[in-house]
Amino acid sequence: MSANNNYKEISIGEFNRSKILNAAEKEFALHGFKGARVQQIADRAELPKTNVLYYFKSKESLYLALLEDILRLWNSRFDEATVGDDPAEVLAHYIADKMEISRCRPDASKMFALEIINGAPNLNAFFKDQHASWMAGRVAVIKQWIEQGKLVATDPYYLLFNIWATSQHYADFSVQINELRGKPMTRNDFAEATNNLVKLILTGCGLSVPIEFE
Amino acid sequence: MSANNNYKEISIGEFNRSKILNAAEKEFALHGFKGARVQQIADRAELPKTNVLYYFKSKESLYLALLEDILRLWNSRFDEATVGDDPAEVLAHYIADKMEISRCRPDASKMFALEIINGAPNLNAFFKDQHASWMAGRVAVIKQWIEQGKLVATDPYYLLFNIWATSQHYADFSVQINELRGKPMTRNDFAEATNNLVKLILTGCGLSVPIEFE
DNA sequence: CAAAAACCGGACTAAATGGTCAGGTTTTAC
DNA sequence: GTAAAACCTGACCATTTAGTCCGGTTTTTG
Repeated sequence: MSANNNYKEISIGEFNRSKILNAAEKEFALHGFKGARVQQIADRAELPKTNVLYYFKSKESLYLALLEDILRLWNSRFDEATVGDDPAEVLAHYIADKMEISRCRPDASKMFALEIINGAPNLNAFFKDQHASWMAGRVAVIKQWIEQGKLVATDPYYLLFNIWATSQHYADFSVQINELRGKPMTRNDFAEATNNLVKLILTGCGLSVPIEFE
Repeated sequence: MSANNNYKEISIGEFNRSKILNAAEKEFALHGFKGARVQQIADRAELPKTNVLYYFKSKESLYLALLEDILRLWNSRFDEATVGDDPAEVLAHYIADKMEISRCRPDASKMFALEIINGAPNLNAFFKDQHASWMAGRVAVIKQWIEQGKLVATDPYYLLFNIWATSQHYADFSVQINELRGKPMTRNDFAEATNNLVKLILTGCGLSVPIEFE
């Protein structure tokens, strides 16, 4: 087997590393950093524990590798929005992006939630600064929208918090949601919940809902 | 000292039990069941570890005692609302009640969140049934409101999920919120956030906001 | 094909952890 | 005042845990 065959070449190392990352995401999402067990990560990855520690030198470095991956998920089109854009379009797509993460990467969302609930001990100063300046930029744009009368006066912080809260809830609290609904959320249910949420937030902000979310 | 003095009589046992429960709530809220350490609970309560295990026979029984307490917090006036009530009033107060819990009992909220994220392994069938039937009742009332035209057509499940998500977010994600706002939420900030949230949700449902939340 | 690099995994270790025990002191009840 | 009940805690134990070690096998590279 060499590089020029039909299937994407993937080394044993890459393959195992990815099995470990997947297993670890699940375990950390269930039990948090302190509660997760290396042995259980190994079991879930179907590898001996020593092998996990061969690829990642410690439980902590495995956790940090995952966390870094997850933070990249947060990027979205909203990052580059400016006052010239249509707030209804931008916010609707931002909400939809967030819902899509909850649907496709619920464990990533849960892991992040646990990290925050834990007091964010592994989010370093660099990330916090970056996050804070992202926030400042987004808040500024929202304020400009309000000044231009494109948006009803509302606190930009609370608006963003509410968007995060509702969209992430579908991942973090999926167990409760499924229990109460009596059935798991399908792709269609997610589409419905997304439209519902877009409508709630946009209407709540005095915006009209883009047709694609009706 | 006897029962007839000025200060409320409280036995050593009651006093220590409560110190332990407070300390444990904090630790479980930070690290979840598996991640929390009995020694750290003891340290936080300023008692030797053996003393903690004197009052609660195991880490698990301490956890369960707390969880039971916390589930009682969920009771609210909304539980008894009927189709005859005004949805705007009822929902606004329900949201305000939830926000009040996030302000006063953030660790209880976090502990519950961790339990759910963990897959709710300690919520027994009895509680789940009770919760499901509460939900069914509330969904029915909301549907009646919609039928009577008191409320715009919306999915009652998603509506409740959104209320929980947003209100609990202020407790569960307080670390992120404080980091981004640059300062902790004061009582006044909570009042503001509550009014903001009531406005968002009620407006989103086509209801007008009761004056007390303006 | 040969050497180097990458990979594998059983046996082990040191530390941490939940929990027990037993002998004490303090508080309560009569 | 005294006996019972409640409370306290240092010493200890069995188990679990993250992480190491090291002799092997497999894969890659030239």
